[in-house]
Amino acid sequence: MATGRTHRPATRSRGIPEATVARLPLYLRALTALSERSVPTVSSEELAAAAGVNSAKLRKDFSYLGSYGTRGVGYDVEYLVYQISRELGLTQDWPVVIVGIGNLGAALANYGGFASRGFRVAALIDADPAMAGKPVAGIPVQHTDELERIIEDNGVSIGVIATPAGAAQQVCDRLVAAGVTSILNFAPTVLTVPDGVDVRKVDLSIELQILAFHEQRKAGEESASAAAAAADGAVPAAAARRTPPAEQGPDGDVPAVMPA
Amino acid sequence: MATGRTHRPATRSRGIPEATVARLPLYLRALTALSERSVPTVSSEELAAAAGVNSAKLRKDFSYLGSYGTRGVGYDVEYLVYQISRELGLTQDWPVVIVGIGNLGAALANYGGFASRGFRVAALIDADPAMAGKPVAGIPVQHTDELERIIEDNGVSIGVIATPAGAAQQVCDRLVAAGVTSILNFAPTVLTVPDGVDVRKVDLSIELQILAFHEQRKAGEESASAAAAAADGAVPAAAARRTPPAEQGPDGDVPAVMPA
DNA sequence: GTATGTGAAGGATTTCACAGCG
DNA sequence: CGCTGTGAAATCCTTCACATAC
Repeated sequence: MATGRTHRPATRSRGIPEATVARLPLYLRALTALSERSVPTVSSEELAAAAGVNSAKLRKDFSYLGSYGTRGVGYDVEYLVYQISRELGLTQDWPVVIVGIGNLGAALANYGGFASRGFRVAALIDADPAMAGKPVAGIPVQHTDELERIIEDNGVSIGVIATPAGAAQQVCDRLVAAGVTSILNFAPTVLTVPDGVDVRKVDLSIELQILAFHEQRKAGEESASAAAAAADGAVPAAAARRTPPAEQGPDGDVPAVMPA
Repeated sequence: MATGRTHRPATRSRGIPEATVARLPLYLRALTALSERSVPTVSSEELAAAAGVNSAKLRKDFSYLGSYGTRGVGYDVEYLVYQISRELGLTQDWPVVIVGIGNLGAALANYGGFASRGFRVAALIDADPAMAGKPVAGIPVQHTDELERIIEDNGVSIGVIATPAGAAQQVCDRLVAAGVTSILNFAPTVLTVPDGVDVRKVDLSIELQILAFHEQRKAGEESASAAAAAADGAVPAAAARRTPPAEQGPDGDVPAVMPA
């Protein structure tokens, strides 16, 4: 069943590598902070430190966008903010719907990062009739029955799924059928979508499990290098040495955003 | 300041590549579902479909764990569940604390994925004195003052930060000083941590921005290939063709989990 | 002099394709 | 004969190191 299809390059988008795209938001955030402090220019070194990456990577990333820096000086903060925003498509306004207004959905609705730039919560949708009309984050919750109408009326192309796992695929199908082409999935399920629809997922338990793997490895090394310290129930001693920012979690993302 | 340090290989953990580690939880989830349906064995093809990856990748991933399959037959579901659980360190119990019990923190506390396997919410911590004692998800919230004591008493090595961005670094510092060596950060900030501490981050606005990038690109291609359709405010028409599972969001993670 | 921009080198990850075992 | 396990090829990503421009 089509596993060994010729398979398009999938990654790389009009020249900009996926790994770079995944870091642009980080740079943008650091730049926005600088902009608010009225800092006029930054060097790759400084900006890289603020974003938690190394400077060579940052320069390479920016080189895909064009030559926006000045040699011997650095980058103009405002100009870069604009260029990255434009590249990410944040100069336009993206209406998003959140489906599933439980604790998580409510948290997402209240999250300030939406309004920050480019995104607007167009509607909150929940299957529970008792929730209908109740305002969350100042927006009245609407019933799932309205889903298709809401999508179309608002021209929504990005949907956030925060439902229980069992409902996610069904919600996803309806979103896609109504015209949504990008989905952010918080439900712990693999979603099946048509060609041309992007899915990204955020999954607490996966992240925890990855941490547990490394945590276990640390414990193992401890008793290996330090010649079997206190046996099992040992409380890991806090390390002491400080170190500069350094890379972090799911940056170095190679998401394959599945243009399937 | 020390960006160009010699820098250890960073990735690859005792032979298992980071990219593989990031997928093990996906396989585990798919296998658990099969186990619950009492399916005795699966082929790499079937399991790959369920996990949303391709079968060659899955086989390669499993090859790092050892030879747990049977040629001509497939993999024993129960056995694989056990092996992956063990590899991920889920056969032991990891107490975690959640700091910042707002909407998001409450959502995380209520999330069933914790109890599922290996993780246990040892404590909920919040800076608001008014929250102290109030039960969330059946667990009483404790005040930040208690943080160090809680970490030590419970031997907590994994902390979840769900505070506002402004408080995250400070909370992080205290967690680390108290002995936490793995942090899952939901606050939109880059955390600075000492050597030996792992940080992973989950960031809604970054995910949305990545989706927006691809969404914008789709719109551009539309008017490029389909010879300039309706100009700007065009509501994207829903695609039609169905396709099999296919890769998804932040799987193909290359997280660099910063053993810094 | 200083910091960007970038070929080239070096790693890591994915995919191929098939040998080899049940 | 079917499906796993894996060298080898192909890709993608990161890092180096320096020419280049201000």
